[in-house]
Amino acid sequence: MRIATWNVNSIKQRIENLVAWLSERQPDIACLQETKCVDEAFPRAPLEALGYNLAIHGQKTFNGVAILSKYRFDEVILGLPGDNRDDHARFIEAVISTAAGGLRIACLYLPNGNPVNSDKYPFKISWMDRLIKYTYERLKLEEPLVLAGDFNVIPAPEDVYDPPAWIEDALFRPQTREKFRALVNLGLIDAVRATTDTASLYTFWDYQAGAWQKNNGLRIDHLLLSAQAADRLSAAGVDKHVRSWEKPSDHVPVYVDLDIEVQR
DNA sequence: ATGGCCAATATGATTGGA
Repeated sequence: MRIATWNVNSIKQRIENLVAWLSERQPDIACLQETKCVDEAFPRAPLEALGYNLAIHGQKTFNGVAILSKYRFDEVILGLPGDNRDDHARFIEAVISTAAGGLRIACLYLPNGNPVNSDKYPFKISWMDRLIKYTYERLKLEEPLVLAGDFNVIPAPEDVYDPPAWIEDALFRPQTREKFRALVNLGLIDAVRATTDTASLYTFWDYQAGAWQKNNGLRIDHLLLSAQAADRLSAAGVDKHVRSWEKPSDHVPVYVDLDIEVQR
């Protein structure tokens, strides 16, 4: 079972690259963020042609998340609980039946939070608090759980090309990393970090200032696994080469392989 | 963290992104 996450930065602009990458990497489940597309306009056909079921939660202009799955969804839940005033399409959750019981996938697009002196930063922090509470509740189920997405969090200095330059940024400032640690410390494993200690495994390079050419990247897209999922972790990786394709997203896909059989 | 971008909107300018 291969599970991947990719912030595509517009599903309409990225559909050709997405189809090419799905054909190449062959994920069973792919979590997408920043689809920037209302559900009625989502390009379903080319993805269904590859054999994927779709769970989508979009909105006009911004945000938008989706889960593609080769397996049938038992359940799909839209939105992160905890704030009725939050109308951003940033969270979608799906359950799939496996031989080991329910496999739960949460696809998330955590708020950026910049600039930090605006109301965007408290929104990010409260969103992280809600994610912590959600995860705390879900972990009680003691099932394989994967939190997959664009967390907009640089977990550690080795995950950014120039740590001092980023210390005040919403993605890296101490309070942000503290919240991320609180999340992970509930009992989650960072799949990429569990399989390698290589620095500079970036998942994002800004379109600006020649960031890609200079390898000025960030590691902000993550797959966090519950113990029941981590016990079955066999591999993790970052598809860096996708950033060099024509018309790239500024993020690249990240994936994990779990030894989980699915009931057809 | 900026020299340099990209996407969405009815836009020829602004907002959001990271």
